[in-house]
Amino acid sequence: MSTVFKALSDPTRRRVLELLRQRPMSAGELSAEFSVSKPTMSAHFAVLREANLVLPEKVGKSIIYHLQLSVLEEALLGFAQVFGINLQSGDAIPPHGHPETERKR
Amino acid sequence: MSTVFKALSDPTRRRVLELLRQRPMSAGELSAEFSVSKPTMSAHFAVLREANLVLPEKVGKSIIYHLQLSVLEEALLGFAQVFGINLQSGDAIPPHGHPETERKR
DNA sequence: ACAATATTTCGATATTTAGCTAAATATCGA
DNA sequence: TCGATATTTAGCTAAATATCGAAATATTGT
Repeated sequence: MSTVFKALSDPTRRRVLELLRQRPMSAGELSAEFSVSKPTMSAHFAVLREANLVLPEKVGKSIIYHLQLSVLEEALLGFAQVFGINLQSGDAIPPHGHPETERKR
Repeated sequence: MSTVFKALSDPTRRRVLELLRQRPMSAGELSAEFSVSKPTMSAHFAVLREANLVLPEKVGKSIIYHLQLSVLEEALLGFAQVFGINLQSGDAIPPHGHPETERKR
């Protein structure tokens, strides 16, 4: 859980996930989208791998990264449910209701 | 966005939010639930305030923290929607569909 | 085997973060 | 105003993170 949120806390890594949503891409392809060095990107990939948000596939000289959408989904789902957040309606189940501020019905 | 995920990346802070889901609580009350010093907790509160995930209310000697569920909700909602994640059904809209792995229909 | 390509690992540095104790600030009640 | 209580700020250390250039590793094509 912490590893997923830690991974998501960096804008570069969030953007990587967003790019991978469109199609799997190699490390080099992804690196080309950013203005940081390849070793730095490699470190970001390692964080994403650690959180199981991406899966590397060796293809020839390249490593193709695949988004693991289900992992992202389950992390968000699990967390949101603790807070009664329903991301469909955009509404949360009221926590408990403060008697003082509760509306009459 | 980054500030929210950064705030959520620490287990102590996630637990604070979870406690505040039940009812607003003072800094001292919250601190009592954890085995770290009060100044350390104060720093965690500052991170949560910075992300607007909690709102401080001065009441006498105490500061009562209120969960800003709507902020958490909108951050999660906004992020999930980029990925087509519907946290209700727990299912995502397929990103694009790999021809090779796509099932016949 | 060699050269080229793709990616990661290594080693260094700079920044950030989490944690502590001690001190400062603010508020209340006597 | 004084003393007690609640919280934050200041100053610090240790650990984690982000970044780089250079070197190492793996793979392909000649």
